[in-house]
Amino acid sequence: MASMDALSESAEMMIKNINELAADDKRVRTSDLAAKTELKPATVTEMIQRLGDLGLVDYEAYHGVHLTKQGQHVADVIEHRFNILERFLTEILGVETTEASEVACRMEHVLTRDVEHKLTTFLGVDPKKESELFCHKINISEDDSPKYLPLSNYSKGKKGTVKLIFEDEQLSKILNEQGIRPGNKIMLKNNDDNVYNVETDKGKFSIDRKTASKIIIQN
Amino acid sequence: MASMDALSESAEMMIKNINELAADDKRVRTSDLAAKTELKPATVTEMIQRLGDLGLVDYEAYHGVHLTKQGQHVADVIEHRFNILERFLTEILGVETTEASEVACRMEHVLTRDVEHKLTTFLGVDPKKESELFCHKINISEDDSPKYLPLSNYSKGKKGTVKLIFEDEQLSKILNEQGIRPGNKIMLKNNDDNVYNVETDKGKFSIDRKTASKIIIQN
DNA sequence: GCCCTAATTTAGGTTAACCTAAAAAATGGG
DNA sequence: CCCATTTTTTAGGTTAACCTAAATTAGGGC
Repeated sequence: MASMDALSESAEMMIKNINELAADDKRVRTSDLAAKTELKPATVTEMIQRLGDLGLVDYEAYHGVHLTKQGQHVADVIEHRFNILERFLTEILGVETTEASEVACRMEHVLTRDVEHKLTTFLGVDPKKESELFCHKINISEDDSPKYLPLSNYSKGKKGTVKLIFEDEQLSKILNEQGIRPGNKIMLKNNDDNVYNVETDKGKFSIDRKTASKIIIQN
Repeated sequence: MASMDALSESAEMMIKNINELAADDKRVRTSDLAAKTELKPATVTEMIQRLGDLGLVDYEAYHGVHLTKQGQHVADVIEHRFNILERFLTEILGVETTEASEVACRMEHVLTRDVEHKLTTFLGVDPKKESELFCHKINISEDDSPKYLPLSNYSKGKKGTVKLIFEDEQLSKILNEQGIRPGNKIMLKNNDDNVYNVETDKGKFSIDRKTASKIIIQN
């Protein structure tokens, strides 16, 4: 068994690309991999042979590859790491999509399981896709949950302290006037996918999801 | 000039280590670098020779290296990237220090300038020391800074997104039903001193000035 | 100032990750 | 079912990043 962490970035990228090209269990062709990775076919052959030796792909000369159970697991981990990194970069930091994609693609290979899990908790489940799982996801594992969460992933009815606000000065000023500023208490009364209803010492407000994701709350 | 982004992880690590061993402008010895990097002396020699060719270190055979201005700049960038990554991992995600250090050390080589800047902004200054400066410290790059205005000061004919509503329980419910809720698009068709005529995806409405002043719109 | 030891470099080897060019296998049209 | 074309592999080369072992240099003790 080749342990996840022993794989090179190149190897992980190859597995990722095999996974992305794999349509309904069909074997992936060398030429398609070469096109996607922008490597020469000969290089692809060499690499998938090595992945075969590691038991990560099932390689048959002249007939392409497909991922073994082990390889599929690696692919799934990489994909998840890419997704959360990309989400963090775009949703929280506001990096534009093209660059976020590129950076996430390089970062995905250096995460540990622990950092991956903590970042996932930090971001919460993508509300567009798993909206009803959303609130569920947040409260699990009391102990290793991070102390800080964006308001957009906070638990209904929970009270916390505003820790920092990531936005331009104008919005900060507005939020500030409403009692949403670092150091102040805030409570998320309830929310749906897009609207977050909060209460501070200045009153009640509704905030959109994107803004909520930039307000970091400490438990 | 060797551009930052062209450097390999190994090269960047070597520069980082040279910087960390450099005490008051003294040249750093090969053996000390070998000990710190856990590489063999011969490997260190080879690498610092290459860094010399790139103009990043001043290397003199048998007499150690020291960073050039260019190399020092690379070292400073790497150090800063490491520091903010480590802070993000420990302070925000709650990763324990040893692991945070290791992960930050691998991530520092794949950041872009933009991500570095945005993460720095995100973290702001050390919260223990300068908590109230948080909001002000935040500034996003010139061009992409959005404008926020209360609907009551918005421009006629302009379209924007509802960002925040200062709630008056009942009112918010009513506005909500009319499509005026955070995240939704809204257009101010026209107005006079007291009446604001807006259009949302639910239709057209008229709002009084006082209410309009509680609805914050983003361009 | 010379010699011995420790530090350093050179010489030469390996592996992964790339390449090109040539050989081999598959595939589809007639 | 055969051959031409395309696809894939093999063979052989390069570079960076490592290694070991041998040669070289520096520096301190006497």
